[in-house]
Amino acid sequence: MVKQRPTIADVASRAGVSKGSVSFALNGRPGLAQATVDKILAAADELGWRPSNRARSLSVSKAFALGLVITRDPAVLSSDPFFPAFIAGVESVLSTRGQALVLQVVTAGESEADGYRRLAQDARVDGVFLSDLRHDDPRIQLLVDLGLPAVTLNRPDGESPFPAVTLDDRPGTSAVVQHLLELGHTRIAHVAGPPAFVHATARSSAFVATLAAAGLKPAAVEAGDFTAAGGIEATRRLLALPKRPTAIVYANDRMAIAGLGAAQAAGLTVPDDLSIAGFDDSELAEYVHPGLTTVRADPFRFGEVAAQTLNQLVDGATEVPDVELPPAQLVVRRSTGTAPLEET
Amino acid sequence: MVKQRPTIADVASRAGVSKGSVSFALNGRPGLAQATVDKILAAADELGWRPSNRARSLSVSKAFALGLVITRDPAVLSSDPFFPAFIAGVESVLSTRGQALVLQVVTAGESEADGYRRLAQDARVDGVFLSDLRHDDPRIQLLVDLGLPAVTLNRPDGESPFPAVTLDDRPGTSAVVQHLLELGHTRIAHVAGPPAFVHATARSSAFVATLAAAGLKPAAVEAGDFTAAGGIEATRRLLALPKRPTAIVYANDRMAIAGLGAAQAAGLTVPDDLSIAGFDDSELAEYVHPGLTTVRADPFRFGEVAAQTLNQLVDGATEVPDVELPPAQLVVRRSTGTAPLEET
DNA sequence: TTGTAAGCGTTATCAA
DNA sequence: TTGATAACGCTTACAA
Repeated sequence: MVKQRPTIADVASRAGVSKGSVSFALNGRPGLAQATVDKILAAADELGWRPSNRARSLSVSKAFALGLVITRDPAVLSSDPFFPAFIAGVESVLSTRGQALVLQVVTAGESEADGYRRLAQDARVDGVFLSDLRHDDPRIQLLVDLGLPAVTLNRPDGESPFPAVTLDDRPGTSAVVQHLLELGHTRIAHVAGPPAFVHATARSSAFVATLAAAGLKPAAVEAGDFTAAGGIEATRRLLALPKRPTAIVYANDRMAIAGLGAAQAAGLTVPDDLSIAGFDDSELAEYVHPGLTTVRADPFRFGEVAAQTLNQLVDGATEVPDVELPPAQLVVRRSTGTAPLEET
Repeated sequence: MVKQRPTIADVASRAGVSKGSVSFALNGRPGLAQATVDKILAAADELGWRPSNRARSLSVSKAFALGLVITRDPAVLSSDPFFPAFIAGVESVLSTRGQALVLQVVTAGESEADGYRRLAQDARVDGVFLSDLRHDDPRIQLLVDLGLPAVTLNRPDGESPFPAVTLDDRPGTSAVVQHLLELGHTRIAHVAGPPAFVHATARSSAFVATLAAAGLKPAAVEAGDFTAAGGIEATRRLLALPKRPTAIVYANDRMAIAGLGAAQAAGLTVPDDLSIAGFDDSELAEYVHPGLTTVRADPFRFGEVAAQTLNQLVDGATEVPDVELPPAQLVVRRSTGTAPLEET
């Protein structure tokens, strides 16, 4: 009753050739008469033959899958606008090659390294994406030791044998600061991401540098953690400063939206009393009130390019070049406005 | 240079036994002398042997992986608070069993069915999660045809051979409505999800039923699509009604937060002029201003239970019971307040 | 140009 | 209680 799926042997016998020839024909390898190739392909088609990943995997020692490890920590995982779109981009490449994406979510009490180790020990994937890069990221050496090909999302600061797909966060951050400067702000504060992250410090240093270029100093730089809760905390501290900033630049939208709420809860009007800007252009940015001025990248494209780059490595390319993606673009909405008049 | 991973044959020769015995010992099967079992286990340990998923897969015709198909449609994927937590819950079960989670994101131009078909044809998984159930969901028959075990998230309305893990949306919705009734509201509107979804209609019918039990009719029921953009649209229509509702119940938080923004943009004060409630208790719900009254479920637990249930099926259990999860709980915040006085 | 056979690392069947 | 040996479905030398 259960229809067994046809194997290469079935195709062979139907086409009246050997298994070896079928394999050659199916993989489009030279050295077979065109007539027999046609015959084999026809037979395979009539039988509805599909290659067995399992058998191929065992035979050629490949998994035909790529891996992504993310932590279960809500700070990284929950409602982050990056991963869903990134994953969709990755899949758009994988689905055309018959590859699968294996997601490894690191649960409480484990380190992210455990996730990569599991993936490597189980030989579940042929390569992995290295996201949320840290300074002196220990995972790079780990992956080298595990012999697992990888592509890093953004460029690590230490030595790395892996190709990097990068999206420079600095122009976007600069554009936001520039925009605020043009609105007349001079007391601008920043709520940064955790300094362990490469992209967090890239944004905060660009923030500082852009102000410096205009001859200004930051009103303050608060450490956030990319979560809404952290955004609230940081915002409260900023609003309690003796000389309250007139504008706050957040390292992501979640903190910015939370900050917006905190400012409003404190009785401030945005942008009249305080301008607020985010980073990511997440879905809600456009729809909160007032709409959030932010910076928009293309995480789907990021996923596509990262998958293509990783696949070059997996396919055996020895020199895979880094790829630089176009920087994020400023999106001006209503949460930023002209600086309030100084009450002296 | 490259250290080959030890195989079962290596363990066998080191322990001085046959491959067959090693396999028995490693799988803890009866019929071996305790002494040899110990000897084999010791040898395996010294060699650092790990089972090869690939070989096992081919041999026993199992993938040791479960699959989840989600659409790339931003409406479902982006910034949905459910999936990340759900996936984390799933992983917490899979990681203890050496299973992997294969994510299949359906890209533009494909149907979700294509995703399941790919998973089945490539024999990538032993079972799948069926999420976002629709009325008369065609995927159920598809999975039956594909011979792919599944567990449905919530109970389908048609015939289904698969176990269901359910979380009744009605008590949560009723609690919200009840809360608003107690605050004196009588003109309460609803922004629903797409009627094709089982959970969307469960929520809207619970909304209507709870009002009816209090002798009231809905002020209006608008069709939303679970996205922020859709939430804005629906809210604008509601606010333009001749008799504006004094409270709006949204079928999820994203629409509610967008609706909050729309109301504020229209010059209304929440909750003085309008009460707003969501569904999900997403991260931002607590931090927008005013904090969003909503309803909280436990998607992590949902994932855990769904994975356990699916695994029973995968392990060959013939009668797997449905599991009912505790309903979502009302979380009262500042976005709901006493009904405004009627201006007659 | 094609067929044969070995191998990938397990599990499972049968003798011994 | 154990050891051979044959699958599983494919790739790939090596022969013919």
